[in-house]
Amino acid sequence: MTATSMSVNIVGVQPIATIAASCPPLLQEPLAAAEAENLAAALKAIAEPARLRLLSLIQAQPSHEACVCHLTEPLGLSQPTVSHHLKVLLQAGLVEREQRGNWAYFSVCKEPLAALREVLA
Amino acid sequence: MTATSMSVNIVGVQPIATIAASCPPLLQEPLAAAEAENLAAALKAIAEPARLRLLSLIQAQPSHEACVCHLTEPLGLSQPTVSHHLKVLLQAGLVEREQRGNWAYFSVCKEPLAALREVLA
DNA sequence: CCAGGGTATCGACGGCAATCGATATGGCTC
DNA sequence: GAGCCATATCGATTGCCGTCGATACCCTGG
Repeated sequence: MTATSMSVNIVGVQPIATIAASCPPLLQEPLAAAEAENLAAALKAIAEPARLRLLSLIQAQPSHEACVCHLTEPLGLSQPTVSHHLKVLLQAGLVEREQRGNWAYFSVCKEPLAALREVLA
Repeated sequence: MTATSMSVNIVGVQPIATIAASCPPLLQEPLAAAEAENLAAALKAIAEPARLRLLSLIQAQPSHEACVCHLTEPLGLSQPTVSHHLKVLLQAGLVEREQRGNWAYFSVCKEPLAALREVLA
């Protein structure tokens, strides 16, 4: 794999917790241009129907975790598409990934969501 | 076709407060497809650097309001672009518009932001 | 009225992102 | 090692959105 093809899609993706921690509450003081871009990138990670449903579906499991094969059918999306969205959520720090055998189990991280809530204050 | 697909297209301009009120907290129960689309549309309204800065800049004014001509220069964007973003925020219910003479004064609505925060719980 | 300034809309362009099929990668079982 | 299953990546396509210049709209003052 070449570094170029990898880095293209990763541009602008930082863990949400980091971004939110570096931003003042939205209505407290004017956002700088760089802060606004980071915060917007963080919000874009969840501003997508499939990713919202992924977070919701994973958390709704009895064990609060799910593997890809359990998520494609309820979402009505192909396996590559689900994998793509999970990668975006993973890079944003919104989910954790744990490999167990052939299966990759994803679980929701609640802290970044709480951080985002605070920035919207 | 018909009113159904029409109303779907209008979903994107639905006030955030309405959308958030019709959604359960994200991690409480699985989001239906329609709920996820509505919520994503609401989040997209603020998942944009220029619009975040607009909210922040307007609120930062001493009178908590600003007209377009005061916003183009600090944002470094053209007047049509600023007007476009303000329209998006207006349709999302995130700002109010009051015409006074030649000038249109915009102010931030805090309730929709609070509603969004709750849905992220 | 008419002129001028503030704001909104239009049309076009460019870039990004969501989606899929095909395929590669990784890990288990026999 | 061979075959298989779950997942990740690749390449291509498509639709959406942010941006701008040009222009239309609206209000006020003369």
